[in-house]
Amino acid sequence: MTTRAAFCILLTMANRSYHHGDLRAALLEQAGRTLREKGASALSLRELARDLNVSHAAPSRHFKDRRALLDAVALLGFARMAEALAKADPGPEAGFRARLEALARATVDFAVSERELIALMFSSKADTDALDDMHEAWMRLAAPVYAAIADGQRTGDVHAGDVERIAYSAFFTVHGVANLASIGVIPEADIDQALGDALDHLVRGLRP
Amino acid sequence: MTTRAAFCILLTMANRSYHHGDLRAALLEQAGRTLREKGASALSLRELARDLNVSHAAPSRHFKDRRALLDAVALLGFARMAEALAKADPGPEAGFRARLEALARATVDFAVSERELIALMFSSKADTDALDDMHEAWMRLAAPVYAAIADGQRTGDVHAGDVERIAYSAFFTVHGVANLASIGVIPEADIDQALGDALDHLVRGLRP
DNA sequence: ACCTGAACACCGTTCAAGT
DNA sequence: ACCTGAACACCGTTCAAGT
Repeated sequence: MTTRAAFCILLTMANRSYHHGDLRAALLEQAGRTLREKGASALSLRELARDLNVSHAAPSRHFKDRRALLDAVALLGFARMAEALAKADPGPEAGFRARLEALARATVDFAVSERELIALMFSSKADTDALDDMHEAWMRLAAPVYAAIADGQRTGDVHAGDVERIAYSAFFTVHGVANLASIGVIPEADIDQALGDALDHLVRGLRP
Repeated sequence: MTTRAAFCILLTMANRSYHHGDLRAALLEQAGRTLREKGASALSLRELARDLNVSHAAPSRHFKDRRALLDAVALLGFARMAEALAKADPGPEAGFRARLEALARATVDFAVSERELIALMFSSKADTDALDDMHEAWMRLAAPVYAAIADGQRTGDVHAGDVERIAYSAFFTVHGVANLASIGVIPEADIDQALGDALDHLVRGLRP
């Protein structure tokens, strides 16, 4: 260890940073709040810094630029959405259709109640350097859907075939409803019916 | 007519405006270009004005603010997408499945080749004052899908029921694929397979 | 290591004034 | 009607300097 590094550690331990311990976490939390209230385009690093009583240049120590902060917020969003789905999963005992419906409804509810967050999550084109974190977040999100499809195959509710491809197809439909509901293309009052229709078609198909 | 108004008309006819006749159209066109190249968040009114050799305040005569310009670009996007769909529609003679596939492929192609435009179109929450224009654009977009479903019911390819609700369900799925493809969640190489899977499930359902 | 303060090159929006 | 020029209050980013 260099003496310089030791000096820094001493400073950090003595001071615990200038404001309240963890500026990075505080920035993410505050960013989440202003995102919800005003949307991503209205989120400014300088305002964030002001809200947290640090200088406007302080955020750059933790996020190399505005985009990096928004990417981190989006990643947290995926984690929260995965948590919401896992929590909403009633498990195989509920039966395939009820389980599918519970997962779908949780997805749409999340999209509607966190519209700015979902817009951020599903607008940023895949960032090639943060791709590993992203992939892990996606796996956690997809896990209950995979499980539902695999169990559905076991119980004879779902046709045979590659679980991943079938699960993706189900996700396409639900994501379509969730996205269109969150931006208001599907009016609030019609969301339940639209999701019900979508799931009916997903299970039974368009055929007579 | 007031003398003031007459004076203005004389000025306009004599001069035909300061640069090349139709700043509003020029702004929309240039906005479309920079949108495609750099995305909506990097689009600035001042840069647009610079590109068109007008003062930075000139755009405000045609669009009350940045949001209004972006909304107008999005509206044009819907018109272009409707045109693309109408053009891709092979008509009822092609058979239901081929027609559905053609329309779906055109949708996904548009989303992938115009990713910034589609992101703009499907991110702005429904603007309550420009809602009439929006509704008309949606009707034009949905027309071929409605027709395909209605014809499918006649030929026995689609079950009976409310055409609009069935068409919406089809659109949810295709939109889900288009959106996820445009942001890179579905890798370019997998798009064809993903869309094929989605349409198979849409037609036949998840059931065995 | 973590933050500050000043500096730089941008923004959107408004408004009196010109033609 | 349509545009200009100046002014105002913001931005993101960088960088030497402090602790």
